[in-house]
Amino acid sequence: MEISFKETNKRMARFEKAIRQAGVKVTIQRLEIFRVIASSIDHPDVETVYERVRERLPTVSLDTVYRTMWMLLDLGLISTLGASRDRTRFDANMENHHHFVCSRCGLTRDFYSEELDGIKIPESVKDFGSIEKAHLEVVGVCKQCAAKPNPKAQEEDTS
Amino acid sequence: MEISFKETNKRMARFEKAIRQAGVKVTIQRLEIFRVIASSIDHPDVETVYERVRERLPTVSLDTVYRTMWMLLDLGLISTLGASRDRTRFDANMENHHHFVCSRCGLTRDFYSEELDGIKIPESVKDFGSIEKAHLEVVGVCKQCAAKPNPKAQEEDTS
DNA sequence: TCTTAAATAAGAACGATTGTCAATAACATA
DNA sequence: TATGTTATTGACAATCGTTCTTATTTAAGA
Repeated sequence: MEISFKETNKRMARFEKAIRQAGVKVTIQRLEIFRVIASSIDHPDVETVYERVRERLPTVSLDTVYRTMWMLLDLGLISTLGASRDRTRFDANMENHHHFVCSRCGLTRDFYSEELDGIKIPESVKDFGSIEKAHLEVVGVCKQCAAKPNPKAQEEDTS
Repeated sequence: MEISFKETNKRMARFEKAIRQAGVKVTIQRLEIFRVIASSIDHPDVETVYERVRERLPTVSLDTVYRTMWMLLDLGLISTLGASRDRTRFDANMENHHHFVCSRCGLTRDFYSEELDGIKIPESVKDFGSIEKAHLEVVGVCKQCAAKPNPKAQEEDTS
Protein backbone atom coordinates (compact mmCIF):
# COMPACT_ATOMS: atom_id res chain seq x y z
CA MET A 1 0.00 0.00 0.00
CA GLU A 2 0.95 3.60 -0.62
CA ILE A 3 3.51 2.96 -3.33
CA SER A 4 2.79 5.06 -6.43
CA PHE A 5 1.20 3.43 -9.47
CA LYS A 6 4.22 4.40 -11.49
CA GLU A 7 6.66 2.69 -9.16
CA THR A 8 4.41 -0.35 -8.71
CA ASN A 9 4.11 -0.74 -12.46
CA LYS A 10 7.84 -0.44 -12.86
CA ARG A 11 8.25 -3.25 -10.36
CA MET A 12 5.57 -5.37 -12.03
CA ALA A 13 7.34 -5.00 -15.38
CA ARG A 14 10.61 -6.07 -13.84
CA PHE A 15 8.83 -9.01 -12.27
CA GLU A 16 7.26 -10.25 -15.50
CA LYS A 17 10.55 -9.98 -17.29
CA ALA A 18 12.50 -11.79 -14.58
CA ILE A 19 9.96 -14.53 -14.12
CA ARG A 20 9.85 -15.36 -17.82
CA GLN A 21 13.59 -15.26 -18.02
CA ALA A 22 13.74 -17.74 -15.16
CA GLY A 23 11.44 -20.04 -17.09
CA VAL A 24 8.85 -20.37 -14.36
CA LYS A 25 5.17 -20.08 -15.09
CA VAL A 26 3.30 -16.83 -14.72
CA THR A 27 0.29 -17.66 -12.58
CA ILE A 28 -2.44 -15.42 -11.23
CA GLN A 29 -1.27 -16.24 -7.73
CA ARG A 30 2.27 -15.12 -8.43
CA LEU A 31 1.12 -11.95 -10.11
CA GLU A 32 -1.16 -11.01 -7.24
CA ILE A 33 1.38 -11.90 -4.59
CA PHE A 34 4.03 -9.82 -6.26
CA ARG A 35 1.61 -6.96 -6.76
CA VAL A 36 0.94 -6.91 -3.04
CA ILE A 37 4.57 -6.84 -2.00
CA ALA A 38 5.52 -4.42 -4.77
CA SER A 39 2.88 -1.93 -3.67
CA SER A 40 3.54 -2.22 0.06
CA ILE A 41 5.42 0.41 1.96
CA ASP A 42 5.40 -1.50 5.22
CA HIS A 43 7.55 -4.60 4.64
CA PRO A 44 4.87 -7.16 5.48
CA ASP A 45 5.42 -10.70 6.72
CA VAL A 46 4.03 -13.75 4.91
CA GLU A 47 0.79 -13.81 6.87
CA THR A 48 0.10 -10.16 6.05
CA VAL A 49 0.83 -10.69 2.37
CA TYR A 50 -1.51 -13.67 2.46
CA GLU A 51 -4.34 -11.60 3.92
CA ARG A 52 -3.88 -8.87 1.35
CA VAL A 53 -3.75 -11.30 -1.55
CA ARG A 54 -6.96 -12.96 -0.37
CA GLU A 55 -8.84 -9.72 -0.88
CA ARG A 56 -8.46 -10.20 -4.62
CA LEU A 57 -7.90 -13.94 -4.74
CA PRO A 58 -9.90 -15.52 -1.90
CA THR A 59 -8.88 -19.09 -2.67
CA VAL A 60 -5.13 -18.61 -2.49
CA SER A 61 -3.39 -20.83 0.04
CA LEU A 62 -0.86 -19.78 2.61
CA ASP A 63 1.60 -22.34 1.24
CA THR A 64 1.55 -20.69 -2.12
CA VAL A 65 2.39 -17.36 -0.56
CA TYR A 66 5.32 -18.92 1.28
CA ARG A 67 6.58 -20.67 -1.82
CA THR A 68 6.22 -17.57 -3.93
CA MET A 69 8.00 -15.31 -1.45
CA TRP A 70 11.04 -17.57 -1.36
CA MET A 71 10.98 -17.82 -5.13
CA LEU A 72 10.92 -14.04 -5.43
CA LEU A 73 13.83 -13.90 -3.02
CA ASP A 74 15.79 -16.42 -5.09
CA LEU A 75 15.09 -14.41 -8.22
CA GLY A 76 16.42 -11.32 -6.50
CA LEU A 77 13.14 -9.45 -6.90
CA ILE A 78 12.64 -8.87 -3.22
CA SER A 79 14.81 -8.98 -0.13
CA THR A 80 14.22 -9.70 3.52
CA LEU A 81 14.71 -7.46 6.48
CA GLY A 82 17.44 -9.00 8.56
CA ALA A 83 18.62 -12.50 7.90
CA SER A 84 16.11 -14.58 6.00
CA ARG A 85 14.91 -17.97 7.25
CA ASP A 86 17.23 -17.45 10.17
CA ARG A 87 16.45 -17.71 13.85
CA THR A 88 16.82 -14.83 16.21
CA ARG A 89 20.45 -14.19 17.02
CA PHE A 90 21.95 -12.33 19.94
CA ASP A 91 24.68 -9.82 20.53
CA ALA A 92 26.28 -9.03 23.88
CA ASN A 93 28.39 -6.24 22.45
CA MET A 94 26.81 -3.08 23.78
CA GLU A 95 29.48 -0.73 22.43
CA ASN A 96 28.79 1.26 19.31
CA HIS A 97 29.54 -1.10 16.49
CA HIS A 98 28.57 -2.15 13.01
CA HIS A 99 27.98 -5.48 11.29
CA PHE A 100 29.33 -7.42 8.41
CA VAL A 101 26.84 -10.12 7.38
CA CYS A 102 27.44 -12.92 4.91
CA SER A 103 24.46 -13.18 2.58
CA ARG A 104 25.12 -16.87 1.98
CA CYS A 105 25.65 -18.38 5.41
CA GLY A 106 24.63 -15.63 7.82
CA LEU A 107 28.04 -15.29 9.44
CA THR A 108 28.04 -11.99 11.30
CA ARG A 109 31.02 -10.07 12.64
CA ASP A 110 31.35 -6.77 14.41
CA PHE A 111 33.54 -3.93 13.30
CA TYR A 112 34.23 -0.47 14.64
CA SER A 113 34.57 2.91 13.05
CA GLU A 114 34.46 6.22 14.81
CA GLU A 115 33.80 7.86 11.51
CA LEU A 116 30.68 5.78 10.98
CA ASP A 117 29.53 6.31 14.55
CA GLY A 118 29.29 10.00 13.80
CA ILE A 119 27.13 9.57 10.71
CA LYS A 120 24.62 12.29 9.96
CA ILE A 121 21.08 10.96 9.73
CA PRO A 122 18.77 12.96 7.45
CA GLU A 123 16.41 15.26 9.32
CA SER A 124 13.44 13.74 7.50
CA VAL A 125 13.91 10.48 9.39
CA LYS A 126 12.65 12.22 12.51
CA ASP A 127 9.24 12.32 10.85
CA PHE A 128 9.04 8.59 11.55
CA GLY A 129 9.89 8.94 15.23
CA SER A 130 12.67 9.53 17.73
CA ILE A 131 16.13 8.19 16.99
CA GLU A 132 17.92 6.03 19.55
CA LYS A 133 20.84 4.61 17.64
CA ALA A 134 22.07 3.63 14.22
CA HIS A 135 24.45 1.13 12.78
CA LEU A 136 25.68 0.17 9.39
CA GLU A 137 24.84 -3.26 8.02
CA VAL A 138 27.37 -4.36 5.44
CA VAL A 139 26.26 -7.33 3.36
CA GLY A 140 28.71 -9.44 1.43
CA VAL A 141 30.10 -12.94 1.05
CA CYS A 142 32.45 -14.22 3.70
CA LYS A 143 35.76 -15.81 2.77
CA GLN A 144 34.64 -19.32 3.60
CA CYS A 145 31.58 -19.08 1.36
CA ALA A 146 33.56 -17.41 -1.40
CA ALA A 147 35.91 -20.39 -1.37
CA LYS A 148 33.08 -22.85 -1.86
CA PRO A 149 32.05 -23.68 -5.42
CA ASN A 150 28.30 -24.02 -5.02
CA PRO A 151 26.85 -20.52 -5.29
CA LYS A 152 23.24 -21.49 -4.52
CA ALA A 153 23.82 -23.71 -1.49
CA GLN A 154 23.13 -21.13 1.18
CA GLU A 155 23.12 -23.42 4.18
CA GLU A 156 25.42 -24.26 7.05
CA ASP A 157 28.26 -22.36 8.66
CA THR A 158 26.00 -20.07 10.60
CA SER A 159 28.76 -19.30 13.06
CA MET B 1 34.10 -17.55 21.95
CA GLU B 2 37.14 -15.51 21.12
CA ILE B 3 36.23 -12.49 23.21
CA SER B 4 39.13 -11.47 25.50
CA PHE B 5 39.01 -12.39 29.17
CA LYS B 6 39.16 -8.74 30.03
CA GLU B 7 36.15 -7.85 27.94
CA THR B 8 34.23 -10.93 29.06
CA ASN B 9 34.88 -10.08 32.68
CA LYS B 10 33.77 -6.53 32.11
CA ARG B 11 30.51 -7.84 30.69
CA MET B 12 30.10 -10.33 33.53
CA ALA B 13 30.52 -7.54 36.06
CA ARG B 14 27.91 -5.44 34.27
CA PHE B 15 25.63 -8.47 34.24
CA GLU B 16 25.91 -9.17 37.97
CA LYS B 17 25.28 -5.55 38.77
CA ALA B 18 22.26 -5.28 36.48
CA ILE B 19 20.71 -8.54 37.53
CA ARG B 20 20.90 -7.66 41.24
CA GLN B 21 19.55 -4.22 40.54
CA ALA B 22 16.62 -5.79 38.73
CA GLY B 23 15.90 -7.91 41.80
CA VAL B 24 16.00 -11.21 39.98
CA LYS B 25 17.81 -14.19 41.35
CA VAL B 26 21.37 -14.99 40.37
CA THR B 27 21.33 -18.63 39.34
CA ILE B 28 24.06 -20.83 37.95
CA GLN B 29 22.05 -21.18 34.76
CA ARG B 30 21.85 -17.44 34.26
CA LEU B 31 25.52 -16.95 34.97
CA GLU B 32 26.55 -19.65 32.54
CA ILE B 33 24.17 -18.52 29.85
CA PHE B 34 25.38 -14.98 30.11
CA ARG B 35 28.97 -16.12 30.13
CA VAL B 36 28.41 -17.92 26.85
CA ILE B 37 26.82 -15.00 25.08
CA ALA B 38 29.25 -12.50 26.60
CA SER B 39 32.23 -14.45 25.34
CA SER B 40 30.84 -15.18 21.88
CA ILE B 41 32.02 -13.31 18.85
CA ASP B 42 29.57 -14.99 16.51
CA HIS B 43 26.11 -13.83 17.61
CA PRO B 44 24.67 -17.27 18.28
CA ASP B 45 21.02 -18.25 18.21
CA VAL B 46 19.26 -19.84 21.20
CA GLU B 47 19.99 -23.39 20.13
CA THR B 48 23.69 -22.64 19.81
CA VAL B 49 23.81 -20.94 23.19
CA TYR B 50 22.04 -23.97 24.63
CA GLU B 51 24.63 -26.34 23.23
CA ARG B 52 27.51 -24.26 24.55
CA VAL B 53 25.97 -23.93 27.99
CA ARG B 54 25.43 -27.68 28.17
CA GLU B 55 29.18 -28.25 27.96
CA ARG B 56 29.48 -26.83 31.46
CA LEU B 57 25.95 -27.41 32.69
CA PRO B 58 24.64 -30.60 31.07
CA THR B 59 21.24 -30.53 32.73
CA VAL B 60 20.20 -27.07 31.61
CA SER B 61 16.95 -27.00 29.67
CA LEU B 62 16.28 -25.25 26.41
CA ASP B 63 13.40 -23.29 27.99
CA THR B 64 15.72 -21.81 30.52
CA VAL B 65 17.97 -20.57 27.78
CA TYR B 66 15.01 -19.04 25.97
CA ARG B 67 13.69 -17.40 29.12
CA THR B 68 17.09 -16.12 30.09
CA MET B 69 17.82 -14.66 26.67
CA TRP B 70 14.58 -12.68 26.67
CA MET B 71 15.29 -11.55 30.20
CA LEU B 72 18.76 -10.36 29.22
CA LEU B 73 17.18 -8.52 26.34
CA ASP B 74 14.66 -6.86 28.64
CA LEU B 75 17.45 -5.83 30.98
CA GLY B 76 19.30 -4.27 28.07
CA LEU B 77 22.33 -6.51 28.53
CA ILE B 78 22.17 -7.98 25.08
CA SER B 79 20.47 -7.10 21.82
CA THR B 80 19.20 -9.06 18.86
CA LEU B 81 20.31 -8.91 15.28
CA GLY B 82 17.37 -7.69 13.28
CA ALA B 83 13.91 -7.55 14.75
CA SER B 84 13.47 -9.79 17.76
CA ARG B 85 10.62 -12.27 18.07
CA ASP B 86 9.44 -11.09 14.68
CA ARG B 87 8.65 -13.14 11.61
CA THR B 88 10.56 -12.71 8.40
CA ARG B 89 9.54 -9.55 6.60
CA PHE B 90 9.98 -8.63 2.97
CA ASP B 91 11.03 -5.63 0.96
CA ALA B 92 10.38 -5.10 -2.73
CA ASN B 93 12.35 -1.87 -2.83
CA MET B 94 15.49 -2.75 -4.74
CA GLU B 95 16.83 0.82 -4.90
CA ASN B 96 19.57 1.90 -2.55
CA HIS B 97 17.81 2.76 0.66
CA HIS B 98 18.04 2.75 4.41
CA HIS B 99 15.70 1.75 7.21
CA PHE B 100 14.08 3.32 10.20
CA VAL B 101 12.91 0.61 12.61
CA CYS B 102 10.73 1.10 15.67
CA SER B 103 12.20 -0.86 18.57
CA ARG B 104 8.78 -1.21 20.19
CA CYS B 105 6.46 -2.37 17.42
CA GLY B 106 8.78 -3.22 14.55
CA LEU B 107 7.37 -0.62 12.17
CA THR B 108 9.88 -0.22 9.36
CA ARG B 109 10.12 2.58 6.82
CA ASP B 110 12.52 3.32 4.01
CA PHE B 111 14.42 6.52 3.60
CA TYR B 112 16.93 7.75 1.05
CA SER B 113 20.16 9.65 1.30
CA GLU B 114 22.75 9.99 -1.42
CA GLU B 115 25.22 11.04 1.22
CA LEU B 116 24.73 7.80 3.11
CA ASP B 117 24.83 5.75 -0.08
CA GLY B 118 28.40 6.97 -0.57
CA ILE B 119 29.58 5.94 2.88
CA LYS B 120 33.17 4.80 3.22
CA ILE B 121 33.44 1.34 4.69
CA PRO B 122 36.66 0.67 6.62
CA GLU B 123 39.21 -1.35 4.69
CA SER B 124 39.45 -3.84 7.52
CA VAL B 125 35.93 -5.08 6.78
CA LYS B 126 37.27 -6.69 3.63
CA ASP B 127 39.10 -9.14 5.89
CA PHE B 128 35.71 -10.71 6.54
CA GLY B 129 34.84 -11.07 2.87
CA SER B 130 33.70 -9.25 -0.23
CA ILE B 131 31.29 -6.35 0.12
CA GLU B 132 28.08 -6.27 -1.90
CA LYS B 133 26.08 -3.49 -0.35
CA ALA B 134 25.52 -1.58 2.84
CA HIS B 135 22.66 0.20 4.46
CA LEU B 136 22.08 2.13 7.61
CA GLU B 137 19.69 0.77 10.19
CA VAL B 138 18.27 3.53 12.35
CA VAL B 139 16.53 2.31 15.49
CA GLY B 140 14.10 4.48 17.40
CA VAL B 141 10.52 4.74 18.60
CA CYS B 142 7.83 5.55 16.05
CA LYS B 143 5.33 8.32 16.70
CA GLN B 144 2.46 5.93 17.35
CA CYS B 145 4.39 4.04 20.02
CA ALA B 146 5.71 7.24 21.55
CA ALA B 147 2.13 8.40 21.97
CA LYS B 148 1.14 5.28 23.86
CA PRO B 149 1.55 5.25 27.65
CA ASN B 150 2.71 1.68 28.22
CA PRO B 151 6.47 1.56 27.66
CA LYS B 152 6.85 -2.19 28.12
CA ALA B 153 3.98 -3.43 25.95
CA GLN B 154 5.92 -4.01 22.79
CA GLU B 155 3.21 -5.70 20.77
CA GLU B 156 0.86 -4.83 17.91
CA ASP B 157 1.05 -2.27 15.17
CA THR B 158 3.59 -4.19 13.16
CA SER B 159 2.62 -2.32 10.01
C1' DT C 1 18.56 -22.83 59.52
C1' DC C 2 13.96 -21.81 57.89
C1' DT C 3 10.66 -19.65 54.92
C1' DT C 4 8.96 -18.11 50.78
C1' DA C 5 8.75 -16.64 46.31
C1' DA C 6 11.15 -17.19 42.12
C1' DA C 7 13.39 -20.22 38.89
C1' DT C 8 14.09 -24.67 36.98
C1' DA C 9 13.33 -29.10 34.14
C1' DA C 10 10.25 -31.86 31.66
C1' DG C 11 7.01 -32.49 28.63
C1' DA C 12 2.77 -30.95 26.44
C1' DA C 13 1.05 -27.40 23.51
C1' DC C 14 1.29 -23.94 20.20
C1' DG C 15 2.28 -21.45 15.99
C1' DA C 16 5.01 -20.73 11.91
C1' DT C 17 6.89 -23.03 8.09
C1' DT C 18 7.59 -26.96 5.02
C1' DG C 19 6.60 -31.44 2.79
C1' DT C 20 3.44 -34.67 0.29
C1' DC C 21 0.31 -35.63 -3.21
C1' DA C 22 -3.69 -35.56 -6.16
C1' DA C 23 -5.99 -32.15 -8.97
C1' DT C 24 -5.39 -28.13 -11.90
C1' DA C 25 -3.63 -24.80 -15.08
C1' DA C 26 0.19 -22.61 -17.97
C1' DC C 27 2.47 -22.93 -22.05
C1' DA C 28 4.56 -25.20 -26.09
C1' DT C 29 3.28 -27.57 -29.97
C1' DA C 30 0.35 -29.36 -33.41
C1' DT D 1 -7.84 -23.51 -31.18
C1' DA D 2 -7.22 -28.04 -29.07
C1' DT D 3 -3.91 -31.14 -26.71
C1' DG D 4 -0.07 -33.00 -24.05
C1' DT D 5 3.43 -32.19 -20.79
C1' DT D 6 4.94 -30.51 -16.71
C1' DA D 7 5.07 -27.03 -13.19
C1' DT D 8 2.05 -25.22 -9.82
C1' DT D 9 -1.63 -25.19 -6.74
C1' DG D 10 -4.52 -26.21 -2.51
C1' DA D 11 -5.41 -29.26 1.24
C1' DC D 12 -3.68 -31.33 4.93
C1' DA D 13 -0.16 -33.73 7.45
C1' DA D 14 4.33 -33.19 9.40
C1' DT D 15 8.11 -30.66 11.30
C1' DC D 16 10.61 -27.38 13.84
C1' DG D 17 11.25 -23.46 16.84
C1' DT D 18 9.24 -21.38 20.76
C1' DT D 19 6.14 -20.96 24.72
C1' DC D 20 3.15 -22.69 28.38
C1' DT D 21 2.05 -25.63 32.49
C1' DT D 22 3.19 -27.81 36.57
C1' DA D 23 5.62 -30.10 40.09
C1' DT D 24 10.10 -29.65 42.08
C1' DT D 25 14.16 -27.22 43.41
C1' DT D 26 16.81 -23.30 44.82
C1' DA D 27 18.33 -18.41 46.03
C1' DA D 28 18.14 -15.06 49.34
C1' DG D 29 16.44 -12.75 53.28
C1' DA D 30 14.61 -13.44 58.16
